[in-house]
Amino acid sequence: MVLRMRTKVNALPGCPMSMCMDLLGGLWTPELIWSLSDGPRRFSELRRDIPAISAKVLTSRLRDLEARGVLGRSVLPTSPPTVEYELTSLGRELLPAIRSIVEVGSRLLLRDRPAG
Amino acid sequence: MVLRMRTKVNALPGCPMSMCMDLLGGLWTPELIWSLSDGPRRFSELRRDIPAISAKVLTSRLRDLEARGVLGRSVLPTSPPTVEYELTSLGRELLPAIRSIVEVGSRLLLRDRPAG
DNA sequence: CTGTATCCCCGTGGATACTG
DNA sequence: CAGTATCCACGGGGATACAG
Repeated sequence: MVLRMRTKVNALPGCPMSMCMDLLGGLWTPELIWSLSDGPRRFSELRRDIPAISAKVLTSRLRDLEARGVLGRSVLPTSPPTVEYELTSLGRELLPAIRSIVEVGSRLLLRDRPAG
Repeated sequence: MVLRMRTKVNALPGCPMSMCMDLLGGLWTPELIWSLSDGPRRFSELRRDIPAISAKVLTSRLRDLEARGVLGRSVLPTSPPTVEYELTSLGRELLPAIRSIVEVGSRLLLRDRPAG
């Protein structure tokens, strides 16, 4: 049921396209950022948003995007621990690109199934 | 000198995002489509546009995108053979997403180097 | 709940040599 | 010019088990 498509994107370093694709290019990265666009979300919520993602990859993406300044991580002093992730202003700058991708995809869906 | 960044993108099948990312997600795919946005280009021109791409991968992308209806291939009856690739209407529908990616990337570049 | 550590698979791309 | 064929290495991701 899970589509295991593997793709890779690349771009010349220092050019506009790679600036953006370097941030969006990881497995599940666009979905992850998209899930955070509505506001802060917790680890387990993200897993539910994207059921096909493994804990390992989710952690990996989260750490990576945090290191790149795309999202912030805050640990709430509860028991058991609660961790919230939310987009930074840098992360929010990526949303127009993702939105455009979704829009184009929607148009392609209509194209494929004009009557469906 | 060549950046060998490897990334993978994924998306749930049948959703708008994957409709678009399935088409953009391959290594060098956005650059390739972007190179074709100005008009038809030949194999060797594409290699010059994207020096870091290998012939194998370029061929692979070209065949794949042709099969998906993103671009068309025409062999001109010259000697030696001339082959031209150009975006189809489907391929042109992807351009807004790529343009948005480039715009966001440009903004990120300015953000990183506000003074140049 | 929020992760980390380990092992292993295998897809994907590079290099090289060759072809019509 | 425009590819194809072959071999190989790499490294990312899945599964599983474990931890604070």
